[in-house]
Amino acid sequence: MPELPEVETVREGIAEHSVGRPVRAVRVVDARSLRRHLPGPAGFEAALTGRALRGAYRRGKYLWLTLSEPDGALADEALVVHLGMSGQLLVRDEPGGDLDSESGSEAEARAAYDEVPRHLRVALELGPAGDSGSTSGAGQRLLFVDQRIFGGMFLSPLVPDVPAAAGKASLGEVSERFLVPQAVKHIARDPLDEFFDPAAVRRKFLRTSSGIKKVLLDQSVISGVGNIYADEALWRARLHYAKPARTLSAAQTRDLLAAVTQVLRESLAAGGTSFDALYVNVLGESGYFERSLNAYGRAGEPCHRCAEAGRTSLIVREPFQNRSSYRCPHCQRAPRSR
DNA sequence: ATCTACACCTGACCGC
DNA sequence: TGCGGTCAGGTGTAGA
Repeated sequence: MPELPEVETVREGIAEHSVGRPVRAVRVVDARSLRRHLPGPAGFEAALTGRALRGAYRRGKYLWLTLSEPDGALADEALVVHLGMSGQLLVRDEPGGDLDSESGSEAEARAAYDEVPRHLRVALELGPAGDSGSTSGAGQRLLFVDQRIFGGMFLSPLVPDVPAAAGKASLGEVSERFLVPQAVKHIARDPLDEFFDPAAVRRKFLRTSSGIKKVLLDQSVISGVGNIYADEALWRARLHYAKPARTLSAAQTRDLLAAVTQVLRESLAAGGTSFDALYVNVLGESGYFERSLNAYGRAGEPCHRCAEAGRTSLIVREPFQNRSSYRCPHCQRAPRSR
C-alpha cells in the first residue's frame, strides 16, 4: 500500500530516470485511470504530447510532474499521479546498443521492453533527455500500472502555495518549489516537508473530538500517513488509536509526531514496505521495511518491546473504520472513557 | 461546519 | 469446480 515512503521512492526513481524527457506519445489502455481528468483521454493525450517532463514533486501521497513547453517555458499545469492502493509507475528503458554481454542478448532486452504488465492502464512514450526535438537516442516508456484502479493520473493547474515561514515572496517571483497543483492544495504538508508545521498540527488535534488514529489518517491535518505507518507510529508512541486527539498532552503530541517522522524516514531508507508485488519502485524492485514492522500485520505475534522487558503480550488486530488496527494490549491501553 | 457513509475497484482467500 | 461473501483500504463526495 503506497504511503509516503513508497511514493517518495517512486518520485526519486522518476526524477533520476525520466525527468528531462519529452513525451512523444501517450497510450491510454484504460480510461478509468483518468477518471479525475475531466477533459477525458483524448484531452489527456493532447495536453501531454510535445511537452517534456521537467521536475518530480511530492506532497504526502500525491506525486506530480511539472512540464516544459516546447520553447522551454514552465507549463501552467502539472501531471498529477496518485497510486491509490495498488498503483505503480514503472520505467522501461528502450534497449540500446550499449548492452553488455553479461545481461543477455538484445533480443531478450527487446522482449522485456515489449512485455506488457497485466494491469497496464496508461503508457507514456518518452524520448531521450535533453534536446526535445531529437528523434534519435534511447527512448523510454513510463508505465502506469494499477490493479485496482483506486489511483489515477490527471492534469491540474499549478497555483502558488508559499508557506508563511518562507517569508513573503511576491506572486510574480514564486519559484517552482512554491507551486502546487490545485488538486493537491488541500493536502497538508507532510513530516518530511521542510515547511512542516508541528504547531499547526497540534492546533488541529485540539480542535477535534476524533480518535488520534483517525486524525493521523486525515490528509488535511498531516499527510503521507496511511494505515501501516499510523499503527507503527502509535505503537512507538505507546498510544491507543481511540484516544481522543484533543486529550494528547503537548509532550505526547511531540513524541507522536517524532515517531511518525522517524518511521517514515526509516521506511524510506529501506525503500518502503512491500507485502507483495503490489508495491515496487520504478525498476520493479520491492522495499524491505516489512521486516521492521512492530505492529501492522503482526496479530498473534509477540510485542517486541514487551519481549525486551521479559514480558509476553501478543499484538491484537481490531476492527477500525472498516479496516484493521494493530496494537499491543499492554503498551497501548484503551483510553479510560469516551 | 463537521462528520459519517458509501462508491470506486480487482484479486486472493474461505466456507459450503 | 464453482459460487457468494469478505477483506485489503485511500480518496472524494453526497448526504446527515
